[in-house]
Amino acid sequence: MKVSNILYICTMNYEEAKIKFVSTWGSLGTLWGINKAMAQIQALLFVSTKPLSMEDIMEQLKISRGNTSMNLRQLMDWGIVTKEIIPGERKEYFTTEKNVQELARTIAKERSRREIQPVIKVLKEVSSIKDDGTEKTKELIKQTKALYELTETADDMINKLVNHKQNWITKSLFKLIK
Amino acid sequence: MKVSNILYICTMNYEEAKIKFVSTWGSLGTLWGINKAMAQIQALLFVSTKPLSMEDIMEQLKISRGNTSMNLRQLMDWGIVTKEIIPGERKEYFTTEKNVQELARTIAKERSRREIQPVIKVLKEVSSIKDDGTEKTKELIKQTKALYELTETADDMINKLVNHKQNWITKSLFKLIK
DNA sequence: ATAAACTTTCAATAATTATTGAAAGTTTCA
DNA sequence: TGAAACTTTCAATAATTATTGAAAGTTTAT
Repeated sequence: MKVSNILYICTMNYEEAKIKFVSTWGSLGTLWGINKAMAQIQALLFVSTKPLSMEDIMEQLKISRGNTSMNLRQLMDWGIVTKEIIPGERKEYFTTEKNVQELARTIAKERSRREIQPVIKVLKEVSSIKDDGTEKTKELIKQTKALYELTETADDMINKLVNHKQNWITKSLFKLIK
Repeated sequence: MKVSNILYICTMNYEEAKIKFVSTWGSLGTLWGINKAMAQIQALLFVSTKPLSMEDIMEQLKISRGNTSMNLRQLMDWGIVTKEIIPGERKEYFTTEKNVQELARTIAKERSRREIQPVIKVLKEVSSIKDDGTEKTKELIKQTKALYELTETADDMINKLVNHKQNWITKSLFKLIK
């Protein structure tokens, strides 16, 4: 690590740190097929001490009203952001799940449902074609079946890990696996 | 499931099944931040009984020479595709890792290195800012620290699962977790 | 050394995906 | 009821990302 970086870290203040966190989370999202604004809105809510209005979000992230509205809806569809009604206020306010374990659980469940399950379905279909005895058909069946099994097992595993309500960040569980 | 789909599945032949597999794997790639051509090339090699040349890949996927070349290089950078030299042949031939466990291991390791580690670094930096006593700073530190711990643990866990050379698709491991 | 058989590179272009902003829609309050 | 305060929608546009294809580069064989 360069000395300049170390100095920078040591002098990072609240605003800088927050911006760094939100923007990094945003690019991570992009890398994982989640759009930047969506990831940034979630990040912003995640470190906010109180619910934020659409105005707040628009202003802090410098994004349009439409963009904010659409991405908040998506986050609500994913089940990780909720509307908060503040008595006496006309505006809508938003919060995200603050518990990282719960957050991970929800995301894993949704991704499984939206992305993994459809693939598992196709793998099952493809691996179930009639074996006509040719080498290439045998290979297709064999390989897609292996992929099917791996995908299903990995999916099950992630869901089990993540559904394990009790703190799954435990040394004991590690020991069993390692 | 609609009746028409059932009929389709039942009558899927080798070519149809292969196309369905390759294109599904391609869209899955897109969804996960991997480009379509790259995912499709890997899928094609994965079910092929013999190494394929650039011509073969171009023809089967209907993509350009440049695209094929660039994506093959990326797959080689990821370590999941290798050049095969066939004696007496001038052309280069390519194969992918055929063992799903090994494939998963390599992908997990690379994704961790490329994507998870940099995020862990930022989370560590941000969660290490000086606590100035304000509520918002305390929240930023608390939440990014929680995310840091979760991310690191999840990353460790995946690597351990996946590095577990012995068949990690075992009923016994499941029992321990569930 | 050179020509044929290949592969790589990269600027141009196409395709896809995200974002804007204003009009339309909704809710609340007087 | 109506108008103010808000949110949603969506066609247009911008930004990003993938793809092409031809020129440049490389390797091999004679």
